[in-house]
Amino acid sequence: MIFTTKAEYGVRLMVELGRQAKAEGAVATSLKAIAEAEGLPLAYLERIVALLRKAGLVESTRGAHGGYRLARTPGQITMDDVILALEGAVAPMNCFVDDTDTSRVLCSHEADSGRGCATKLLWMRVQGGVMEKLAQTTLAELVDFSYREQAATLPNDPTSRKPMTHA
Amino acid sequence: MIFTTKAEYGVRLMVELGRQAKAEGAVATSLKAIAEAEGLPLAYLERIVALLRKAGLVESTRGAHGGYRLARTPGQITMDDVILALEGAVAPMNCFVDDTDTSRVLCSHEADSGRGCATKLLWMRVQGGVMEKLAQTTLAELVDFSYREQAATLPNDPTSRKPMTHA
DNA sequence: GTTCAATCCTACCATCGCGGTCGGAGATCC
DNA sequence: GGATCTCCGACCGCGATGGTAGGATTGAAC
Repeated sequence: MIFTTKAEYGVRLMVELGRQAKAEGAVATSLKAIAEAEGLPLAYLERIVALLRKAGLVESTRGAHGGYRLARTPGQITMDDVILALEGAVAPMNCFVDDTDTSRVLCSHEADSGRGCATKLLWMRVQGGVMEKLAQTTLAELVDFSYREQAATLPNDPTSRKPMTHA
Repeated sequence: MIFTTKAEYGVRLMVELGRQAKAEGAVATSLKAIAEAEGLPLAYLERIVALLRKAGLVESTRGAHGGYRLARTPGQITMDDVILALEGAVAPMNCFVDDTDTSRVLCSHEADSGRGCATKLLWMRVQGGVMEKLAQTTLAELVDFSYREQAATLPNDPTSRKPMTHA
């Protein structure tokens, strides 16, 4: 598994905020509303949104009628920033700590075995592939995609579609 | 973390077999020798190599002087096969089970919330990026890379290399 | 100014997969 | 027969993940 549910829930939360941004301008959306709409645990979402706020991706207003809104427009938010805020560095492997100061990727096994880390090349390529895709994808794309998905699945699926009118 | 140590150890094991293939022709290499050379636990390697054998990537001969060798030449082995054998399907997310029979990627949250899975687009792109890089990389490249790394890290001390004594 | 709704923050906890071990049974060569 | 070596299944500690509990703080509405 590449990502944990932190990424899943966090991205989903960002998409929801992106929807709200388009719909209601500058009004803040409460976490409770998002949690109910997406069927996610509120308390857990609180911790996740804190990561996004610290990264400057969302802004918050406290108190009654408070909530969260995007700090930038969805088109200006790329997913590498989002994932980085949520998951920390995206590394293919534990030993793959990219040391920014030394700019050397060193593997713990490198010291043990006499030979260099044979897998380093592969992990670097994979990581590059992931980061590339993340950087290419904007939140706006995901928001649009969520509308299209909704339109595509709703009409032809009368069986299991629950309306989001919980509570 | 994208991959577990199964992938790390497994790839490393394949590289080692690739080295031996170039060096000694058709002689089988014992796991013990590889475990010692790479500083990896033998018992754990046994379970890992079993995955590679079941996938038809390595062949084994039992009994004394037995061991493992590559089923194909390093140039014919791409890393997507290797990783697939080791880790199972490379999925970005738990809910991302690509149903081969329905060929539909469905997310458990999709049923709950009225809307489609907003993150599906992102995960598909990321997975595509990973698989692309894996498929582009051959074992031969990693073997070559390991030689270059070895030469780079130990320029003037070829004797410190732990010889792979066949015990 | 009380109340209520919301963000914020810290601590806590259970489950589960990962990494690793152990013991033993079957091959095979000397 | 003994020495290796592959094979297989069971077992296990640990840490991260996912989730919960409780409360402090802020601010709008009444």
